[in-house]
Amino acid sequence: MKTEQADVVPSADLLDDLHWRGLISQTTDETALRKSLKEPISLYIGFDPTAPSLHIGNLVVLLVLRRFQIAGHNPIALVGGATGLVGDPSGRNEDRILNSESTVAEWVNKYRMQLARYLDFDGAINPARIVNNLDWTAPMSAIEFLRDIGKHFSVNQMLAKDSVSMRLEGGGISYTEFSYQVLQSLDFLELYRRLGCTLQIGGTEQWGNIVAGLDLIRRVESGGGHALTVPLLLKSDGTKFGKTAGGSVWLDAEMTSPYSFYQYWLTTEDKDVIKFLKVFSFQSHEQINELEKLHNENPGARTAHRALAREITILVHGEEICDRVEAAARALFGQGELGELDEVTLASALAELPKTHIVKGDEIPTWVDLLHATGVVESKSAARRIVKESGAYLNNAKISGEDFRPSVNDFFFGRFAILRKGKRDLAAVEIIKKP
RNA sequence: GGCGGGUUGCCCGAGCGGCCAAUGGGAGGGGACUGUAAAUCCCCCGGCUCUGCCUUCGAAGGUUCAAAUCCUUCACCCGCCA
Repeated sequence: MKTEQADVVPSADLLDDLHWRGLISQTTDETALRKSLKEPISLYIGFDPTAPSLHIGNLVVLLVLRRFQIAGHNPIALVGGATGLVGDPSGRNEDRILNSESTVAEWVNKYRMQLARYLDFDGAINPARIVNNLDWTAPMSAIEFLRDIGKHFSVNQMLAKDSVSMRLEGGGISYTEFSYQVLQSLDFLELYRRLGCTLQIGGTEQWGNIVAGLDLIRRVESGGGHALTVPLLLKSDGTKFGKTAGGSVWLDAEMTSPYSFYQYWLTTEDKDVIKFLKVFSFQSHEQINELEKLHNENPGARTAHRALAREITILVHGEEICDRVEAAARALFGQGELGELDEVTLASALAELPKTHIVKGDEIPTWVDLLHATGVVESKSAARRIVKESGAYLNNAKISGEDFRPSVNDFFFGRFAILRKGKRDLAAVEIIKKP
């Protein structure tokens, strides 16, 4: 993805900007870091493949990397093909279940593709790079590892790390995960040697690992570098950001539909919306301040929410998809009658929803069976409960009776019907011709 | 290696032979009020072909008319001792 050159701000402002956005938790010697940022530096963030897709929690740090690139620095996104096989103990109270090598390799590829979207690889001055730590870890023998790298680590210090000591007090730690900090340190050292990388960024829980890397660089290369951690983003109710009942909000459209993705941002609590804009948006301070003003004047208009949802959805899924998803939301949540929508508009709005289909001429199943078929509820019992609790709608009209069955007339253009569960959970039913 | 304690539904955590699909809290869901927000109040929360049936209380066996509850073995966790 190309970044507009017009967006480039002088690097001297970068740290101030990050502070303003609430994106700095801790740094090593900020004065020195500020000074070094006057010249372009190389910096990296690592992403261990722990799932088939990145999620919006990963996006927080990833966008910090992007901000550094826009400011003229050289970003390196590291995919943990090696570290993902070992498992980071940080912030966990028990050992991870090891994934197979083939699974991790597959996830590495998916991560690469996704990461590429948020960085600029074409710029002549500071193109981004994506690296995989398996490239320098796999060829290394156990003896080399122990003699050349292990020798520089003091077990005493390793034990003192939060990520380890918490485990010693709790459920214990395997030698595998205990070694994780050594691998991550090796990464920093390698990138320092190969690409002159002098800054590593990560979540707060990465502090120990990053600092261990700095120690290693100092010992082996007598070099210096910096660490910067980004705070864990919390919602105002204290819960982790980016989780829904169904799990994480993924960047992969197959795992979290663009419609759900947009809705996640749109339904952000009022208290959090400005905070999230600061973290995720690339708009200027003035623009965000203006949105804050509008929001405070008339929260019901949800101007800030819409701006947030739109910007992030465009960033992740592109403008075209965002337009479609917005149009769908407008049509489905609008005040107008569903029956007034033309067929094309309705069809494209419904395309964004979870759906099921029935064959023309077949008996139409009950509302309960239809809803269950769309996957919006986990079981038919749950669907029945919704009807009983009067949260069931067909085409935005409340229905009752567990055995309620839509009729052919309920289908717009003889094709579409809309199921709704509660206030905002929509699903579509389409009648299709016999195959 | 020895002794003791534990393993319960999405999570925490009661139950300790029948009244148990299993108390309570959290999370989650529905309703009312709103703005596809929050707070608040009410309700729900294993599944199904639903006045009944089926599957759950670490795993596998066993005792019993009847087990999450008793017995045996196994696995994992946590203490104390060596």
